[in-house]
Amino acid sequence: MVKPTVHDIAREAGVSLSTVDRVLNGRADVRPKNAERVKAAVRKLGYVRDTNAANLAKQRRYRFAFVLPEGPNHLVETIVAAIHEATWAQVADRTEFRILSVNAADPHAVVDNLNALDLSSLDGVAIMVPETPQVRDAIAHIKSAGIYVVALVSDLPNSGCDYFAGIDNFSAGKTAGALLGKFLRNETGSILVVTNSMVARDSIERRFGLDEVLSGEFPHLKTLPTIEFHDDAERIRETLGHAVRSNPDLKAVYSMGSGNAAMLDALRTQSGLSDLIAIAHDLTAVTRQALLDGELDAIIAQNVGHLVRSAIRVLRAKCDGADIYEAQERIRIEIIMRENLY
Amino acid sequence: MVKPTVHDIAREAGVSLSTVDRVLNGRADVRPKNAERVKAAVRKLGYVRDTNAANLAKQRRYRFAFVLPEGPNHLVETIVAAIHEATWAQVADRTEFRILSVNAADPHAVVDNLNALDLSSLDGVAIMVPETPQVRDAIAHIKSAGIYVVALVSDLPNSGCDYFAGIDNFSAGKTAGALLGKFLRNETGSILVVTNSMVARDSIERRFGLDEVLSGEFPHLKTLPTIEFHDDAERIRETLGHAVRSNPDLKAVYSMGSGNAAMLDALRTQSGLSDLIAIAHDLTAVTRQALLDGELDAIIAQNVGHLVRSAIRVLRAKCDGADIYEAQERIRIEIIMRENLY
DNA sequence: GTTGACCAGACATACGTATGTCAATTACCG
DNA sequence: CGGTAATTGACATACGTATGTCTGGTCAAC
Repeated sequence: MVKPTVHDIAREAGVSLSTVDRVLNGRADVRPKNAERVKAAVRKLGYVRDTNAANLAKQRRYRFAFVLPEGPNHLVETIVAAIHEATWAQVADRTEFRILSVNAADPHAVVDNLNALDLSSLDGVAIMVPETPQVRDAIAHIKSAGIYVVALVSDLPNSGCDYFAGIDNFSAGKTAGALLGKFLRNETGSILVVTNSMVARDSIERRFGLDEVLSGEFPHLKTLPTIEFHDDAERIRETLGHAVRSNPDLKAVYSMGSGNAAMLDALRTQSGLSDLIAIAHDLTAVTRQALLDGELDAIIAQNVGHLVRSAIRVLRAKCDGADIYEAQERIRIEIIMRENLY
Repeated sequence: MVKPTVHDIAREAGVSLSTVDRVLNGRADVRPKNAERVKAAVRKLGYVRDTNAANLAKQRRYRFAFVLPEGPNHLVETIVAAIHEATWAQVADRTEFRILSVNAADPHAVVDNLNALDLSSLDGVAIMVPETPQVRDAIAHIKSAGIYVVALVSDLPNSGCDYFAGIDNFSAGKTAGALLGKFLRNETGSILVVTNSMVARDSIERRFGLDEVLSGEFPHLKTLPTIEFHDDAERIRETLGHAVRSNPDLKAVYSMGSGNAAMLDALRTQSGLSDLIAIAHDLTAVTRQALLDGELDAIIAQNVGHLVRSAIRVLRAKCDGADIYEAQERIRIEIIMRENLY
């Protein structure tokens, strides 16, 4: 009934502890016949290695780095906060972190930073930058050093990452579309879509998802072309004003990502916009307050704390060669309103 | 830079390992002066006990029991599945579970089962039953044996539990109300509220939350009295039909908890109800399918996998006398539509 | 000055695994 | 058959913590 140990395996297989160890850890110099007996014993007794004891013996340390975009970004700030929050819980688990800020807008700077990582002192990296050919190469280099890589928030589908921790942005866009459609059922009108930049793949995917749902299920609603405002508060205010004037049937605004603050600011200072439906992405200090103030009707978010913890767990599992507990790691697309705000 | 161990503490404090141990584990026979020196050293070096090593040395086993309502209940079934799933995961190492099914509708049966627990072979219990005076007493008895108790799904606020793992049902009701209000903005009409039973405090709290939001923010919507149908599919079908006929302005149905299947069945077989807004609680096989089929517009749910893992982590933390990682343990009120279904 | 209570320290052993050394056995080749 | 290489076993030590035993010291009360 008790958990079998390597000793039990050795006894059952009729070999020595050393041989069991050699088999279990894939070392050389074991006769196939004995290896098979050991494996049979493992199966028969249902042995599972005690990772904690193993880590203790090995003096295992998990050394991870987070590579995040620098600059003022509310989402990144909440991610950093989540990392720091996880730190104290993880020291006890022999895990340590490094946070690296890179100028995500400059591919060369990103690559320089990635290449400057001291690979010999790292076991895994979580990366949140847009995918470019240079980034792909840098990741290939990191991986060739035997370091595990997970993409964070925004997927790097062509870079051979070991995992993607984040939401499916296409579905997130669809969710926004469905919400808008249901909020505006029985109404016709148009929807303004804004974002900071459409080069980030998140925004592109969200826009696709939005359009698919709206055109498919809510054809009475029309989406206007995406307005990009590149960190320029003045521009969004101006553009928003213009859009309102030229679209008297405007019913809703959908902010697809970074730049929520500027959008909210514009909404607030323009008159006659207060009865627009407004949906934004990401739960940050700014959007939270807007939700409480009734300026936003709903937020589409991913749970950043969960995201960070998940990335850490996945990196550890990869290092241990262990399975990933999918159900636990799935990052959900959350719909947050004032009433279920946490 | 490396993690300090008890040896470092002993050296720093100028005492022996034994004394450090006596202080750390709250044993007697330590002069206050020395105890203080040890504590100072702990603070200075930032020592945190390596729980894994400690558990190894102690041969620690965590023995937990789940007390769940018996009978056909989709939510409970998903909880049981989540417990079994957790068994294979990291959260559950050195942990063994017992699942106890009780007839939650019969307070005496519940208490008999609680009293029949072998307290000497238990470290913690997670309980999901309605609170009655008898249950309160039984829990007091369990706690007096030094066993930790967490309330699951439905709070037991007067029973001195160590923790409540679940959502705030008042807020869940408010969330449903807000969703209904926004789905039906610019419309007047009435909303049908159904549940299996209003004795469960969940339903009562949800109803309060619903009413508060609707009457406060959406006064154009009227809620009808709650219909209870006590596991009687025939009854709900009949009552629903009657409600529809006598309320021609019916716009939505809100199912507050168990009994979703019967409600959906009734919705399906009655004619002319297909354009009602329908919101239900709990993501189960039944509600999931209804969401996919478009019969439900949204589901208010708690992540059952998270709920179970959280209860386990909290029980373990209590047993270890460790802190609870609040941000991780908060169970969120999820809004699930077809597009963000997982 | 002896007794006993209290307090401290030294030391050993254990948990399950990893990893090393070294000698002993076995298999294979010619 | 001998010789060599491949394989194996026995044993020791370690990781950080828990826990026991045994010895020795201090201090107050008798």
